[in-house]
Amino acid sequence: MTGTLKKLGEAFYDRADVLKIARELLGKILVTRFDGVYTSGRIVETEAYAGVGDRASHAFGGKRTARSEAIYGAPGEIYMYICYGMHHLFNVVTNKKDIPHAVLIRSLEPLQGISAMLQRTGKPELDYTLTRGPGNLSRALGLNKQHSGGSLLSDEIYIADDGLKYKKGQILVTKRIGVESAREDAERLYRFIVVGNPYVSARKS
DNA sequence: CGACCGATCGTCT
DNA sequence: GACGATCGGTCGA
Repeated sequence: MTGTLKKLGEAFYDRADVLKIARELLGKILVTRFDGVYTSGRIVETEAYAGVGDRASHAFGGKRTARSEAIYGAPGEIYMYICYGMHHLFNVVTNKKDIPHAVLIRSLEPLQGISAMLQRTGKPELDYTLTRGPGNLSRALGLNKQHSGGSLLSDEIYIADDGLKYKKGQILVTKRIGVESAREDAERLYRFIVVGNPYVSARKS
């Protein structure tokens, strides 16, 4: 911890520039507290999903389905869905309600509650796979699709700022992962990573 | 290291 | 009936 934890408020999420938000989320701390079990990690990898014009987004073309309804929620809400039948991916909803912007949190550096994370994931000891990758971090923090539609302004799940800021040279911008079918939008530089951090998912741009 | 592959199932066509 | 905003393992160079 660098300083006092300060929970991000609605104003952080209620902004139109989803790329800026995705970048600013690097270094922030994602916290969950379920049944008194406190787990947290520092965000080191994010991806922006830029709404109805973004072929990689579940909201492309204004499509609304039962699964993706939460991506249209109010700023500071949570959009989670199951990927490949087994992984629960965690997204932060940004911009006004009904404007379906979202930031996928792809990797964390574990901070607190590591023993609880090991228990949830069934891993024997702390290593880079504990919270690297969107499926892995959700399991470690106890997040699942039940939390879709929930709020990051709550005390159960929230994102906090402890004052840490990465300098420009510490942040690398790349293409997003796993969105090849999004045609020209697959080329967009919407992924933000902390350079050299071992918890960033290991793939090239 | 890169390429590939199987697991696994909810969601949408 | 097909397809993923993944993961961890294997195989070959």
